[in-house]
Amino acid sequence: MSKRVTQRDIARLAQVSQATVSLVLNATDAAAGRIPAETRERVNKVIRETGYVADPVARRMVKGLNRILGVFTYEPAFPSAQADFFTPLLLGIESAAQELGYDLLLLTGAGESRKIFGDNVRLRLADGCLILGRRFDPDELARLVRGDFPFVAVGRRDDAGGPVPYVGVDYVPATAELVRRARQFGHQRIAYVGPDSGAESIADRWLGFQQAMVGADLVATLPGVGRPAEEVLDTVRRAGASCVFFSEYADAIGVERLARERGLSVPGDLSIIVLGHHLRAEQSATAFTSLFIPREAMARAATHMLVRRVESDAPVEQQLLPCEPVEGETLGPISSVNHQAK
Amino acid sequence: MSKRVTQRDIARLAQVSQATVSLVLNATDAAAGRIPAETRERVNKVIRETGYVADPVARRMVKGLNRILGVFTYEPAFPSAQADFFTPLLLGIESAAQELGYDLLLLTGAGESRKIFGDNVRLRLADGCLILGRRFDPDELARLVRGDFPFVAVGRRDDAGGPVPYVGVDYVPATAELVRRARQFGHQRIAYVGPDSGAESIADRWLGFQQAMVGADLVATLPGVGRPAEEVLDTVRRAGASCVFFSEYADAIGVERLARERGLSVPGDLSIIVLGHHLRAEQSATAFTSLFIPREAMARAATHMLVRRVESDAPVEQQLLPCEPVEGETLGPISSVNHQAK
DNA sequence: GGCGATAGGTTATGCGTATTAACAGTAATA
DNA sequence: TATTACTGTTAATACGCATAACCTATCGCC
Repeated sequence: MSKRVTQRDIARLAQVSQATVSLVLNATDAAAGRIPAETRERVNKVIRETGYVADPVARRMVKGLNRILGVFTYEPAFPSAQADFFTPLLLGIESAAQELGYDLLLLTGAGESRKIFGDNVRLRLADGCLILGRRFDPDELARLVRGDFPFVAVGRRDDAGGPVPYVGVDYVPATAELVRRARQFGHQRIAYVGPDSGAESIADRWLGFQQAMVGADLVATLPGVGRPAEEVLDTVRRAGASCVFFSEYADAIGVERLARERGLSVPGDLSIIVLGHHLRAEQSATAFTSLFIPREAMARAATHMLVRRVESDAPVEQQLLPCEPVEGETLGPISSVNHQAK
Repeated sequence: MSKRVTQRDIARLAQVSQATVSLVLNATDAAAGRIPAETRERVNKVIRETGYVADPVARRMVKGLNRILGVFTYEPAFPSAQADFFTPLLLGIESAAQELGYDLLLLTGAGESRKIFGDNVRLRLADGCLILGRRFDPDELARLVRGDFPFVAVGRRDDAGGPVPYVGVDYVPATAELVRRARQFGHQRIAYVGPDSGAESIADRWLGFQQAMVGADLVATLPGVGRPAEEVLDTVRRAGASCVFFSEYADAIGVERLARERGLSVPGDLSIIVLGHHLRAEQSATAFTSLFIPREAMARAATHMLVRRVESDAPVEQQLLPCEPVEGETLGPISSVNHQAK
């Protein structure tokens, strides 16, 4: 734990004052003329020899900025169960941060419960922060909104005592578009598997679904995720649905496999549409009709927005990225054979 | 950018001095008795009302420590091409850091070339740092060794002007063990595909391989990775090898598939052993005989070692984790039929 | 020679916190 | 009554850096 080299040490070695060392280091074009080349070289020589680097902490004390972005995740970021969700986000954040010259402070949420405001809030070491996660603590969000600490949520968030700055994905029209396509294929009796509330992204899907269902028959809804495939398929078939929307990819995989096992044709007898992908799931060979969620682009945009807020104190922005349907092979017309059989 | 709440503000509101506020906050058992409950409550009330949190930067100025660990990667950490390599490491680091109450500072290497010592070295914001990556810059490593900044390398590293603290994997005996098993199955003519030098982890595999090959015939070596499967298979067969060691999983996959296409039996005609897994590869259905590399455990151990060094100025440690062979299904005796045919 | 201007620095100060030495005030003791 | 001991609080200081304010020669110019 030998002491670090400081500007004072450099100053002593170069026979100048600490202030001069600082001036040499921060040689902006304006102040550059102040220090003659000879002195500057002498100081720089000592700096090179000692390998001195300015302590960013002290720097921050003075300047107020650090070129560090905090990344707060409400769930651990790396465990493989979440990998499909977080990895593209982190990838986008990392690359954008690198472009912009920022480092990332990953907040581990030290201890059991992940909270932004704890005893040891090291968050403020960063100039601003990105918040990721499925579920947000509403109280903390409100507190952030109230406070003056720049942050941007990745994913749309409802107001929390004020508008929340975010970059999200516009699920509503994207989901509605998928419903429209289904109906163009003649589907009239449609089922929905997945929660209809909770996180905004989930609620938005449900909202878009409902909007476009006007005039069609919602014959069954199975809230929640992770239900047994048998239960889902039985319920859906009994209700006479020809098309099912799944909010979670993992659920769709199981039901699709079971359907095929039972001799049903997908999409001949049953069309399947997938709206999201959170849980790590076995890879299915089937290309589901679904949504392409631009997670990486979302994270990149959020990072840029945060930097805008940090650097120029920009006002709260809210940005929604469009979300393209993925054609896939699980949506099609009801096959006439089975249609008649029925 | 409204001004932050500081201890001075708290002090003013609570009618005490800034020092008192600090004492209340850092109420160690010793100093706790000094402040009577009545005053303490008054201060705490104001703190609660204002939502004050101590500025970690200023705190660090005084204490010198931050409870932050830097993570430096020589390559971007998240791009999916590297995901198989970095993700388990980051997972281990994150969980260990969380247990120990540290946050992580991900150094993006701002700019083009990733260097530890640049103009804007924000590394020192951390109390210490973990270094990941396939290839290390030897000069920088030597500089780190010489310096006083605590760091631990993930993966064994050769001395760089002094012993490098690391947690690595003991490839030498593990690789040797695999060779031994191959020879027990009667393999005498063996080939090696992959580099024999470069990163320590690669060199170690080669070393363990050579050690255990004494008395056997090394009939072919193909340095490098990413060669066409045809070239590899042809060379190996022409040399009359009955067993091939691959240093890279991705290479083995291609050759194994080609071998089967050509009607060869694996392991009947050719045994295949895989020593490492760096590149992202298509998943193969084949369970290769290989090594289980405890990447997550390695990262966890490295994190703990770093914290030891940070907190108690512990001496340089070097730790090698054992590495277990994975049975797999690509190593077996030479099938007598083909053996005779040949 | 007296004046201001300029080059080439230096001193002083503050950022927000932790910590220690010091200082009043009161109670206990001699 | 004078001294000591303790209690509760504060002023002072340091951490490393950036920067504003301030010196001191030296030079140019009338």
